Amino acid sequence: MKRITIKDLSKHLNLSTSTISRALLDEKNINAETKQRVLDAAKALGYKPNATALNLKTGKTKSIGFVVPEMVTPFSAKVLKGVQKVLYPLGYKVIILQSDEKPSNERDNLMLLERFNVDGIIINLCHETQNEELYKEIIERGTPMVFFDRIPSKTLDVSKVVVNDTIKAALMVEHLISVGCKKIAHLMGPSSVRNSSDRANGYKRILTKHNILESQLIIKCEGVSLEDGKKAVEKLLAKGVEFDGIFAFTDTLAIGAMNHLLQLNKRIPEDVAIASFSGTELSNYVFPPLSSVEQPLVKMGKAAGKLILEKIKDATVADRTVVLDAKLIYRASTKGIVS
Amino acid sequence: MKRITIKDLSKHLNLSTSTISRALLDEKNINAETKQRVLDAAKALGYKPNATALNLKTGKTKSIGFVVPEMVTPFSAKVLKGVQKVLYPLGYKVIILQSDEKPSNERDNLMLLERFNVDGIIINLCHETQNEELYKEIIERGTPMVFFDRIPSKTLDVSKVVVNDTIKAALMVEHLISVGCKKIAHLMGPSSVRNSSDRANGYKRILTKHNILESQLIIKCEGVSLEDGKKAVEKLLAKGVEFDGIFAFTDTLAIGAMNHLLQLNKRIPEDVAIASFSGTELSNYVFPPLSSVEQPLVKMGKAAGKLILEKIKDATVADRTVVLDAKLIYRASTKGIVS
DNA sequence: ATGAAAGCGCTAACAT
DNA sequence: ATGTTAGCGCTTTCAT
Repeated sequence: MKRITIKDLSKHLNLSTSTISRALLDEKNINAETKQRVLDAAKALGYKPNATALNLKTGKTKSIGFVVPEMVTPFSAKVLKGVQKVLYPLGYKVIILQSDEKPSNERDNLMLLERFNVDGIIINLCHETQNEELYKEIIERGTPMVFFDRIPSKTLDVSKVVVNDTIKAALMVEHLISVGCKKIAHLMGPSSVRNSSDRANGYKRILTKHNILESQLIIKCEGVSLEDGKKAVEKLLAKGVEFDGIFAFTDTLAIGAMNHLLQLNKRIPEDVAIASFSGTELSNYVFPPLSSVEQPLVKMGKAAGKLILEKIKDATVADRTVVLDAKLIYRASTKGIVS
Repeated sequence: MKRITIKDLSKHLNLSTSTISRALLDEKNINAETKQRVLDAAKALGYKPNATALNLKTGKTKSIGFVVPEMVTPFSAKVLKGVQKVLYPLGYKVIILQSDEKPSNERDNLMLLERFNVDGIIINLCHETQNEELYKEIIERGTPMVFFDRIPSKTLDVSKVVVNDTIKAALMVEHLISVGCKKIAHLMGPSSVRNSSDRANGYKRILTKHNILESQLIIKCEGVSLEDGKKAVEKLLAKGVEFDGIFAFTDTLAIGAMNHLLQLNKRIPEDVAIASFSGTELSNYVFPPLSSVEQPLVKMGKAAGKLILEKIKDATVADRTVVLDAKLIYRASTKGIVS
């Protein structure tokens, strides 16, 4: 069951290992016939190249790390698909690690990847992360990083892929207004996540424009779980804030809010219309299906993959920010409630 | 930005590379003081071992492949958590690949992993997979495999982790009966998946026992998507089959069915009680929350991780089957509808 | 307790 | 067009 190496082939064919090697990859400097003989023998004996050996030579592992805060929602999975689409054809492996929204896990994951010698790291941050110092160190030590979705604060200049959050949030809130909502609450994401304020700003801009912004309509959530969405609704109710529409930072928050409202016998969208920001299947998994700003997640992954390849090829290329365009999808949760 | 190697350390300290190596790992055959000096220098210069080099020596890559049919539901993510819990502390990397329910992708993924020289493969099959021959070849070529959830047919003897499907399915159907259901439909999984018939058998056993089994109550689904669940309900309705309960092969099928029923203004659970087989968050994401047989997914991953470690350590150990116990969780979708 | 040297599988100068 | 050799970073005999 021992693995066949080029040495075995060389013995078998009475050729030097370098000839074997050349036959296996060189186009020229190799006799066509010899090449064929080698190829045939390789197939016959079941030769498989040993990636490890090559790695040792090149100093590259041909693998990149993919770190995500969670894998419970399909968000990361979709981005991953894009990443793989770009990297697999080039022979890269993708090592996936999840941080469970814990900055300490994120730290461990990054250090693990550095130990593994990955050629690059693509990462979506935990909220509440405080590892900016570490990112900087890793990049300085020579492992390129690309960020997507949740990116580090402005002070750290890096390559990243994001979506035009503010404007799309604004458009979705406009939609809520267009279907008849007068009092739109916003379930705002954790303040530790950059997107939170971007999306909140889009929301505020529109409500201000229509002169219906009230500070108590905005609920800051601690996380983005269903539970957080439920809690937000409870807070609104406890404060006696009236609302006929909800714009949520993520689909999970929206779903948590919606399920709680359904529990209280509210009708969606008749009593409360709900819209969110997302891009995953989840908005279709619930009833009624959620209107949402769909982020082009697969594209996001592809963009991240390309950015990291750039960096791997030439560590000195300037950092770039790719801004992708999100799409508004209207579903039953906001359907024509105009009275 | 060049990486520090033991050679650098050896030069720096005027010691041979072998002494450095020993200091870094040997317990004995090394002067305590020398050892300390090496360790200090390693830290000071920022030495990180190069895993690749070691791999080349040992022939092991210290990485295992994890192949799943999909990552849209949190199913795989939870199992993965268990796998990582077992493997990370031992320094193993986990390379995750998804097959998108396409046997041809599954093939590609497996061949990719073989090329990557992974030390072992943990896999959950696609439905409709026809790659049994390939599994056999891979195992014979020396890469151990462990299967979980969707396992190969009886003819291929392998190490695997499963759940006591039949008995738990039976118990869940008993529950449906106990809350008042008289006509329980079964959304059966694709026949290409072993579990399908196991769970269906549990269902049949109970309906037979209560003498309420009717063949037209069983709908064979082509896949396990929401859409498949919806189609199944449509079929039942089209055939004019009356039903007041549904037992679904997976939570996705159940959710697809439920959403469609809600669309038709049916009340859950009053008109139709619904239960499923699962183990993911999804059953809690919907409204009303779904009663379901919760598989111990993290445990499943841990078991798979342990099995693969066994195989890696000693390729000749006998194949084992680990059967885990699933738990019945009753939620609102089946709550007390007894009239 | 330490050093010298071989070797893991492969590629790429450098011969020939 | 083919062969020889060195070397990637590390561990591990085998000497000393």
